[in-house]
Amino acid sequence: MTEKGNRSEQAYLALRRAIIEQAIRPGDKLREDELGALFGMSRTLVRQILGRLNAEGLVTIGGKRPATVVTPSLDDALAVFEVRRALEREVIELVMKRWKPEYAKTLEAHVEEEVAASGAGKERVSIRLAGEFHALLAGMSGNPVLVRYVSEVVSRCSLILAVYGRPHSAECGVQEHREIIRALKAGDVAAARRVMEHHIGEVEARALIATQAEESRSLGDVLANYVRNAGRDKPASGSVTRVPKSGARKERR
Amino acid sequence: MTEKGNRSEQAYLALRRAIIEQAIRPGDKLREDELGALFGMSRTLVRQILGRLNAEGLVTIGGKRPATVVTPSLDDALAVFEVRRALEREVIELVMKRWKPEYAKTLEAHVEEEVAASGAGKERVSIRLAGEFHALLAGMSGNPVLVRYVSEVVSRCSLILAVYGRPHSAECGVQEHREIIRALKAGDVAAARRVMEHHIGEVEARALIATQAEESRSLGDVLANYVRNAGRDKPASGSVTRVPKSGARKERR
DNA sequence: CAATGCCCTATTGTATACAAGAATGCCTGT
DNA sequence: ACAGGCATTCTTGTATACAATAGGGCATTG
Repeated sequence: MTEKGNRSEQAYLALRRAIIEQAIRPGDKLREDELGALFGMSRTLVRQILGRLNAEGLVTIGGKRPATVVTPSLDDALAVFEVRRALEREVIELVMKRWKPEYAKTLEAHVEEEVAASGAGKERVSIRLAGEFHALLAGMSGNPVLVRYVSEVVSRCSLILAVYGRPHSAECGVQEHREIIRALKAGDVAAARRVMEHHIGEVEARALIATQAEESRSLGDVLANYVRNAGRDKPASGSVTRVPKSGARKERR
Repeated sequence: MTEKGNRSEQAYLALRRAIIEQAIRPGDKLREDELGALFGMSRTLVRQILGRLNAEGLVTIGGKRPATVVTPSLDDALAVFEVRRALEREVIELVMKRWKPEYAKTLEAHVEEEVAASGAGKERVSIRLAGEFHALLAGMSGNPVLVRYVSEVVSRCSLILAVYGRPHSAECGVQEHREIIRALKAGDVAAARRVMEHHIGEVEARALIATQAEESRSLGDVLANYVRNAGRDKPASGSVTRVPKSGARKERR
C-alpha cells in the first residue's frame, strides 16, 4: 500500500514495534530531533511517522509539547475492547467461511513462534507475537479493511496492557490461541465464536482486573504511595499504577 | 482531539467534505501547490492533510505522482461494506443499551435536515447528511473508537457511491433512517438490528447493482461509447462509467 | 530559608529552498 | 507522414532555516 520510501517505512515499523513491545512505555517522550538523528533522517519524515502513529492512537501529538506514547484512560481501554470484540467476531465469521486447510499450518507455526519466544524468556517479543496472531488471523478473512482495524485495536491493547496489565500476561494466551485454531479446523462456528469471545474476555480481564480497586481509589490515596516513598523514583511495589501526567518522572538526558 | 491549528483543521474538514459531497470526484488530482495557495498555507501543511486523508482511505498518495481522490475497486467496496455491517450492528447494540429519549429528538432533527436538503435539490449535501446520520448514531454508542471507524467506512461508502452508485441514490435512505429511529424508540432490538441490516444492504445494492454488467465489460466496450460520441465531451447517457486510469481526461489547467 | 517571578533554553510549528523523478511535448530520422 | 527518442517542465520528496511557545532553572525578595 504505502510503500514509498523504504527508509521511512522501516523507521515507522521499528518505532511501532518498540512501542508495542513496551521497549518504550506509555508517557515516554519522543523528541523529533532525537528520532531523526537515530533513524538518520530529517525531522520532516519523523513528523510524518509520528502523525501516522498518532492517527493509530499510539502516540499523542500537538500542543507544542514533545510527542509521547499514549497513556490510555480506563474509558479508552473499555472502548477499545468493545470494538475489538465486534471485529474479532466478524473475523471468525469470515475466516470460517473461506477456510482452507493450509491456514491451520500457518497459524500453528505462528503459535510455535509464540511458544518459543515465551520459553526463551523474551517476554516483550512474546507480547507482540500474541497480538500478531490476531492480525494474521484477520488477514485470512480476505478483507484488508478488517485487517487494518484489527491491527489497530490489537496495538492499542498492547498499550493498555502496558498500563493496566499484570506483568506476566503474555503466555497465558497461547493455549487459547490453540483452541481457536482447533475450533476453526473442526469447522465448528459456534465453538470458534465462543472461544474467541472468551479469549478477548480473558485478555480484557488480565488487563483490567488489577484496576478494579484503583478505579475507586482517591487521588490522595495514590499520592500517599508517592509521598511515603519520597526520594525513590518509583512508587511502592505491588502497584502498577502510573500517574497519568506524572511530573515525577525526570528522564531528561 | 487533534485541535492544533484551526486553519489546518478547517482546511482538512473542507477538503474532506468536498470529497464526500462529490464536489471532487474519484480520480481527480489534488496538487499540493494548488491546495496550498487555495487554503493560504504552505505545502508542508497540505501534505499533512493529504497524509491524513490517505490514512482514511480517501486519497491515494505517494509514487511521485499528484495525490488523487481514490477510485475504490470493487473488492474495496465489498470489503468496506462487509466491515460496515459488523460495525453498524455493534452500534445498534450499544445505542440500544444506553438509549435515552432525547436521542430520538436529535436523530429526528437530523433526518429533517436530510429531508430539507433533499427537497431543496441539494443532492450533494443530502449525500453527506445521509452519511452523517450514521456517525451521529455511532456517537450515541458512547464509544469514540467506534465513532472513528464508522465515520471512516461511511466516508468511503460515499466514495464508492460516487463511482458505482446511481445518481439519485440519496433520498431513498431517509425513510429507512426513520424506521431505524422508530425501532430504537420502541426498544425492539431485533427489529432495529434487522432494519439496519436491511438498510446497509439497500445502500450496498444501490451502489453495486449498476456494476453487475460493467464488471465483465471490456475496456474496448467502454471506449466504444466514446468513439461513437466523438466530438462531445461526455459519453452517451445512461452510463455512469468512469475509466479508472483514464488518459482521456485532460483537465490540465 | 522558602516562595515567586523572570529569563533562557529546548522543542515544536511553519515556511522555504533544493533535489529528483515522471510525464509530456517536440524534434528528428526514416 | 509517422514513430521513436530526447529534452524540458511540472510536481512531488526531503532537508534546512526561521518563528513561536512552553517549561525549567536561577536569581531575587519577603
